[in-house]
Amino acid sequence: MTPAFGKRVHGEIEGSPGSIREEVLAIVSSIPRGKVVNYGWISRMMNSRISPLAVGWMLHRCPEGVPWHRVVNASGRCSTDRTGDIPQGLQRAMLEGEGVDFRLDGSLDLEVFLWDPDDE
DNA sequence: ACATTGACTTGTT
DNA sequence: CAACAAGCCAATG
Repeated sequence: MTPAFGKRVHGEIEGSPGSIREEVLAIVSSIPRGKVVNYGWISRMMNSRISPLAVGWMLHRCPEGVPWHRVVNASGRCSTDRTGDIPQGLQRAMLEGEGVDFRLDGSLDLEVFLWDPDDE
C-alpha cells in the first residue's frame, strides 16, 4: 500500500526521507553550540537546492529541538526581530547564553562565530 | 491551482 | 552609506 510518503507535516512526523525540508532541519540541528550560520550559507551547503528565503520559511514553522536561533542573516543580525512571532531580543539572548558576543550595533562577528564544518 | 507573503542575498543606482 | 530591484523557493489562504 502506498506508504504515502507523506507530508504529514502538521506536527510530528514530517518524515519524508530525502526531503528538502528534512535536510535543512538536519543541517540546522547540526550547528554546534556557540556557532551560527546564515541562510545563504545553508543554501550553498545544499548546493543551492533551496533558496535562503525558503530556509527562513521552514525555520518559521520548525519543530522543537531545532536550534533556529543559531541561524542569522548575512549581516550577522537576528532576523527574528523583524517578525512578531518571536519576541525581539530573544534570539540574541539565547545566543549570548551560548557564548556568542554581540557588538554595540547589535550584530555579531561572522568571522568568528560563523560555523565552519572544516574547522570542527 | 493561483496569488501572496516571508526569519534572505546580491548587485545596481 | 541608503534605497531599490531582481532572483529565489516553500508555505499559506
